[in-house]
Amino acid sequence: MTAKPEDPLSHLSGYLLRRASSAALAGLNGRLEPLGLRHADVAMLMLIESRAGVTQSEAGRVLDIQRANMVAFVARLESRDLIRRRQVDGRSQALELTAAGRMLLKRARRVVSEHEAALLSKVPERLRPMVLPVLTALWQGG
Amino acid sequence: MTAKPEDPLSHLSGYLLRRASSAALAGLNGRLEPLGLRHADVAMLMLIESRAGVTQSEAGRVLDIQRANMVAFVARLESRDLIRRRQVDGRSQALELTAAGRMLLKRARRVVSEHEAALLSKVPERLRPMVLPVLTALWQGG
DNA sequence: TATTGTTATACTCTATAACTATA
DNA sequence: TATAGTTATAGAGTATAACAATA
Repeated sequence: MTAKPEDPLSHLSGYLLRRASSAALAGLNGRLEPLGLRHADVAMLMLIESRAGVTQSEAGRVLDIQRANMVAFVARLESRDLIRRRQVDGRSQALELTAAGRMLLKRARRVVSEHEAALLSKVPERLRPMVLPVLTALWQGG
Repeated sequence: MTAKPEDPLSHLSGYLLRRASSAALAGLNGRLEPLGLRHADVAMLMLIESRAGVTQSEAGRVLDIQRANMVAFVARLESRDLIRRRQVDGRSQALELTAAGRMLLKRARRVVSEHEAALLSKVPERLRPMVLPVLTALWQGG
């Protein structure tokens, strides 16, 4: 017996994915606003931290951001003195966090943790251990 | 013992949600392309079908589309003769499917079903019954 | 030849403010 | 006074094509 939904979309996992994702994104962006960051900024900072010296193109591949769109993105973070570019060879730029970037990331990570906790708190306790496995499975190249 | 991920983001449900959602959306839009539809079009057609006579504003509230953005959206579907507007009172417009809309929706629904099956097929069988409950729980107003 | 960073550009989606006419 | 539809507009986010410099 499933409850009858108000709309014919609530039984579609794709629709639920989209709505849950956009709601979560909006929530996270709201929490990050005081820090002057957006969710993508934090993803980038976290990636650079865990892979110091990652290349601009590499980062784009991991985060699924087009090379062309990375330019303005990286430039913005650099202009705020959150990251720094170091020439690796004639064409590649290694990305690193600045001290200010590390400090801001520290605060951002707390915000992300709060956000994660808020997300998981919506899920009944018995389903909570399934959240990461389910989402990980759903995310697989298409 | 969790496996060590390549990036520090894969343990964040919010990040997984976003990536899974955008991958799924892209997949669905690809499947719908031969029909000349996008995912939002199908959502709208399905909603109108299940609530014949729904108002433009009501539909926007259900689908989380701004009133202002509904105008061009509805106009496009109407210009393709997929939906029809009927004046309810001096200001409200009831939306209904045309015969062509119903026929196209029939085909779209098959595509959506294939897409749903493809999505679920990625999830290990034992987790599959958790997909809708988990996603439904994660989607709750923010 | 393939890759990196870059510019330019365009398209989709989304958000806001303001107007009108109706309820 | 609140709501429905509308217009105009701006901002994200994303996608593609092309180019120069380098590997």
